[in-house]
Amino acid sequence: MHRLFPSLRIDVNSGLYVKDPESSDLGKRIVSEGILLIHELGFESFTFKKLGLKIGSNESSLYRYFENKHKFLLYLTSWYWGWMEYKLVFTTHSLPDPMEKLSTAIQILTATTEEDGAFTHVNEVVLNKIVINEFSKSYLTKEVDEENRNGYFVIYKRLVSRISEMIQQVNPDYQYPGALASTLLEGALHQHYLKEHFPQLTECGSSTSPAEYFLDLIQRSLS
Amino acid sequence: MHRLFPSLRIDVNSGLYVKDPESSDLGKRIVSEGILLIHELGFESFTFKKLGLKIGSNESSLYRYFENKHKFLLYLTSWYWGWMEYKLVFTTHSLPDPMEKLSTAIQILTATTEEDGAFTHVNEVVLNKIVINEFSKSYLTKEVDEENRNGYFVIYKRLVSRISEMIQQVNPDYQYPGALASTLLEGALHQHYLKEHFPQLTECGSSTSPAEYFLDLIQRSLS
DNA sequence: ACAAAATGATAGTAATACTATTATATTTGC
DNA sequence: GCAAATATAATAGTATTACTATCATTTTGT
Repeated sequence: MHRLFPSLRIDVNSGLYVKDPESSDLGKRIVSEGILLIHELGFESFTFKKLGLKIGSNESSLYRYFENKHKFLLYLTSWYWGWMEYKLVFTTHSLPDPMEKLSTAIQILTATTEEDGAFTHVNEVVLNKIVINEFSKSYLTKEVDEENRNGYFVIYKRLVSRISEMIQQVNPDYQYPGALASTLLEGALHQHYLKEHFPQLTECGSSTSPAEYFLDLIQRSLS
Repeated sequence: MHRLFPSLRIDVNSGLYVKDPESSDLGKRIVSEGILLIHELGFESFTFKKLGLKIGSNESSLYRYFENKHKFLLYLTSWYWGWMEYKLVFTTHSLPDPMEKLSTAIQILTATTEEDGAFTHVNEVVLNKIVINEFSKSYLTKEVDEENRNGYFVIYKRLVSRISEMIQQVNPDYQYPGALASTLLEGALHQHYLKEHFPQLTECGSSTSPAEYFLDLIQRSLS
């Protein structure tokens, strides 16, 4: 996929960074190594000091790119959803049949991320794992309403809207397209988490994928 | 409901506390006021020092009841799910029709909590709000597998199993009873969160409840 | 070559998340 | 009713976190 748009850039809300990390080598290293370190330590134990140490840079330098680790997480997850949106729009754009379009969308959104490499400094496979483990923490905060007003969640919201619209195209009479779309996005992350840590709670696992479950669920809901 | 079993006790895993908070006045105050303070400050800003101040007790005394605030959260959420399980089993026990049983279960699990007062020192309405906002943080950690092995999530898992079995009773051919049950429990919390903070992402709101959406979703899925 | 910008080094602060110790209440068992 | 046991309070102390501020050094663009 990366050969098609070599200069593609995902437009994350500029309030999420102090200085654009795409604008320098250090910024890119913060992002790429930050992804790996959050994955390794978990978000709670992750600190800028540790990241500075890992990339051989000074803690104070990292603060010139991101105000704090919460905004860093918002940046990474926004980037992830922007990347998903790009894949979704690109792949489904030319599909004429609404159900085929929606099915393709579900597959993209619920699949385990494979190597992509469109953005050399971002390891999308690890980023996907971070999103599964940490995305909820980015909005389950006391500051959510203000941050929402600041536009920090626009990409995610737009993505839910897109799915919602696809659902309406398939069945204009269905009463809960938004609820179903939001259940799909959030539920997909949840099923991936369960298959890793609570396998007894779901059929999703080695032989059945979250994609199959959600495809079935949505087909039944809209028929 | 509280008049039926005045001496009912919810059996939370004893590894979650150092000293049983039900065993003393101070313990009960830690729980009751702790619920209010977490709701007020959010889990990130909540500390034992602040709670000690609020209840006029010493920080060090709180540590004699709970190792840390993470275990305190696990205790509170376990208690909540135990309470939900009790309501669920009690209410659905005598229902002979599987679909009626499941529908009743869905209503209990997705409803907004109203005053109960079965347990005088626990404000279940506020606790329900805490669960919506903070439950995910209790398991989205690096320690989840060990804590799962310790049995800290048994009540929640048993609850998912119960729903899963109800689903199987309604439609034995349905392939994803566990996935659907876990989607329901987690999705219900999520829809409640969305209607509060991201109302544009869901139809659930003042005129439509999460209960209606999930009842419809599950009926469609199992027919 | 020079100024400006970026980065690094160091230091400092208030708060967090505890642990340890000792003192004072309170309860209970006889 | 009193001593012993238990519970709670008070105080102090530690390492870490999450920053901010200042100044030095390196890199860069023209």
